[in-house]
Amino acid sequence: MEERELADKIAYFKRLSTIQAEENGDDAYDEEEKAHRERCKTFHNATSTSNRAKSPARSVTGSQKAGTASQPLPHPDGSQSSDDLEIIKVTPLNPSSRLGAAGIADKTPNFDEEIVPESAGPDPKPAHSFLHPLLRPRMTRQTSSLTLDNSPSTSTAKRKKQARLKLLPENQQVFRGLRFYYIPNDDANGVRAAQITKARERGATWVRTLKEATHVIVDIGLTYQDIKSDLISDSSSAEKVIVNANYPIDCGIHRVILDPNQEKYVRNLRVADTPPVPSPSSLPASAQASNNLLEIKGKQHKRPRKDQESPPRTQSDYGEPLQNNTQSLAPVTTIAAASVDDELSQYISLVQGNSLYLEMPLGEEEEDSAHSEATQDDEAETGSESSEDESSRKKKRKTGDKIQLGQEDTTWQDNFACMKGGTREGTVDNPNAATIELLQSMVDMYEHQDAWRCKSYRRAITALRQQTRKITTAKEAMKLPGIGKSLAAKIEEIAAEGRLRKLEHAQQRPENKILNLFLKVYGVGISQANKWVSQGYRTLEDLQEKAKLSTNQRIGIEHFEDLNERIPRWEVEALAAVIREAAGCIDASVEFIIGGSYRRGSDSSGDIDLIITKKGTRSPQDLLPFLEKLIKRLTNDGFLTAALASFSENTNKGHGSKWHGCCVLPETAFPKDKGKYRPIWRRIDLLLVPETEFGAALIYFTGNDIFNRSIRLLASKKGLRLNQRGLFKDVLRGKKGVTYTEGDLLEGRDEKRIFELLGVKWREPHERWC
DNA sequence: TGGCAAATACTG
DNA sequence: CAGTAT
DNA sequence: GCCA
Repeated sequence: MEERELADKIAYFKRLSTIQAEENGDDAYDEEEKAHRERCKTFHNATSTSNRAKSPARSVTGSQKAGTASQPLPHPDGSQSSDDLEIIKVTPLNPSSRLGAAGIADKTPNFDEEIVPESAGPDPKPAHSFLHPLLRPRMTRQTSSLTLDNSPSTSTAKRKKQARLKLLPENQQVFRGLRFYYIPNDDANGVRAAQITKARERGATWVRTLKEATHVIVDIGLTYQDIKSDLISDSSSAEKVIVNANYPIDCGIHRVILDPNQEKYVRNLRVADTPPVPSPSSLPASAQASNNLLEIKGKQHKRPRKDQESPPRTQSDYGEPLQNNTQSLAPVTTIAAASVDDELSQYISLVQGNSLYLEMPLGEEEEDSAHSEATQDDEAETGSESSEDESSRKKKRKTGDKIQLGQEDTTWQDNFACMKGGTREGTVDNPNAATIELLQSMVDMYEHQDAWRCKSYRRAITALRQQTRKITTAKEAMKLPGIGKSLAAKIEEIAAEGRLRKLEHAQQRPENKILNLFLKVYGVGISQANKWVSQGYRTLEDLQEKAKLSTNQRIGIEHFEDLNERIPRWEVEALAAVIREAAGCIDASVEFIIGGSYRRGSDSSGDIDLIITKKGTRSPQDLLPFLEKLIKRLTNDGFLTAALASFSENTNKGHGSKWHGCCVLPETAFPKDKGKYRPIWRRIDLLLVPETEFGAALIYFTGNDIFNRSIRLLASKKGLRLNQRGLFKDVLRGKKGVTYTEGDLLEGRDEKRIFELLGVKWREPHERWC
């Protein structure tokens, strides 16, 4: 995104270190501290972008997904349908995908005689007459043993080493006694297969006919239209619980039967519901709504969204199911919808490294949450334009906080604590503030050097921040999630001595300072910086004179100070206005949205992310000619001062085009009330986004990082995939392992729709500071 | 001991 | 392809 | 760095 998070510090740092790198070490350090302190308040949750090796991670993910999808369930060595055959062929070749699949379905890939002879609920009377002959014996066996096989097709197959269903511990079998019918009702799709397995592990029975079912689980993305025909075939369907696939997932996550009537589970699945089809001819209204500022060209298309938030009632009426009565079926308590509604928050906590189980004095916790609540309100006050759902949601949160989930105690009090990238402080009054600060310094030091270590420190900081008492001993510290031996010792040291020797030592070392200096040059990463340090270069001047630099690095050094300075909000706007004006002369129908921290409401940004889009575009390429013209023009104007990364027709296959460079605000655009004009080079990214991907891109380029990771994680937990192009229903790799679909696009153009499909409530951009 | 988010794009 | 960036 |  942007977030040259060290920016503030850098501002100080650079001035000193550039000139007096080695002497005055102490002073420099003090400055640094001061700056850091500043920054701490500003962004107390720095986002770090770690450039680690991507391939390993990627492959893991890939295999996991593939695994989930393809093989866990049907694993017959038998030979019924061609479908099975295909699947089987792949499986043995790909051990990693086995693991992955198991990992998703459950962490313990336990096979073989693992059958738990569960004795659960009512026996579904299989309607044998409806079944394919092959299935019958199977069904019979299943019903008697109550351990259903996952796949009809495996029925007659005598598997030698078949991954059998392993039921979870009883207390997790929230679906016990329930009978699920899926639409579509097969496990051909790996994601669904995994979902089915999961549901079964939690006690559900997968039934073949609608008739037997207590619950109808509809694939994400399907609407009432799609399922209508299935439903009318069974007269009793009106009494069944009809929910989308998010429902069992959420129940699983929370280990409790949730209210199935929540809007997010039934959206578009009821007769009255009209599937929200984002009008292809207009940009999503949500985009407009959230970018009120950039409307240079009138609001050409204003489509009042009626469907973007559920009517207030649906959120709170969990007491009175409209459709039928789940409670009677459910052996488990139904809990208030509100308590789990902010599911995304939980994922954020997760990604931040906080466990969902948090030990903490209860009374104080309330204070805490009340406090953060207040913060949130403040923010919402100023920054939000949507009114009613906003406030109703907040109310819900309030009540939600008190509710205890089974054994899980949700802790989202901190989720909004770190708003506004500029001003508010969240750490000041914290008893562990001092500790946090020193640890934060450690983070700063390791940044770019050891991303994982950084992450650990950050996680520790988050944990500390949530405490209401000062942690003084290692023993105490160790109890916190994410704090191990080493960190605990450091925490104790800080508490006892008020300082951290290791930190001071490291900070004193000139190589470190130099390294960190070099790392702040655009285009320089850890690798290059290390080389230079070991080659004996000590200052930026050294580099300029002696080192061999890439073009970008040269720019990075020449404009070191400018590029490391933060951009005040007004200037971001002014810069964007310049571009808009130029663009208006080229193609007036192109639209611009400023993303990044700006969109989240920050007072200042590290760079400018300008999303460029236009109605009717289906690929970034559609915008390329425009961008070329625009760039040429702006370059001639002297507005764009450097190109750091542009596009080259050839390299650029497939999607996504962007342009990275620098710009300066022309004096003519400089507001007089801002003092004296001084041209400062700014980093700017121009991002081409077709209308069809606009919503996904908006999410991606709005961030912040943690938020993005959380929401993507959430997506993947639901068997979906979210990236900058859209939300996809995951599909696995096909036969040869090579052919793999990337999944069906569920939604790409409408930001809010993506939230909906994910089953999480909408968050305004300014609520995405995590 | 390996893993920790992930996907893309550009440079050299 | 490695490195860097977003 | 932590954790499984």
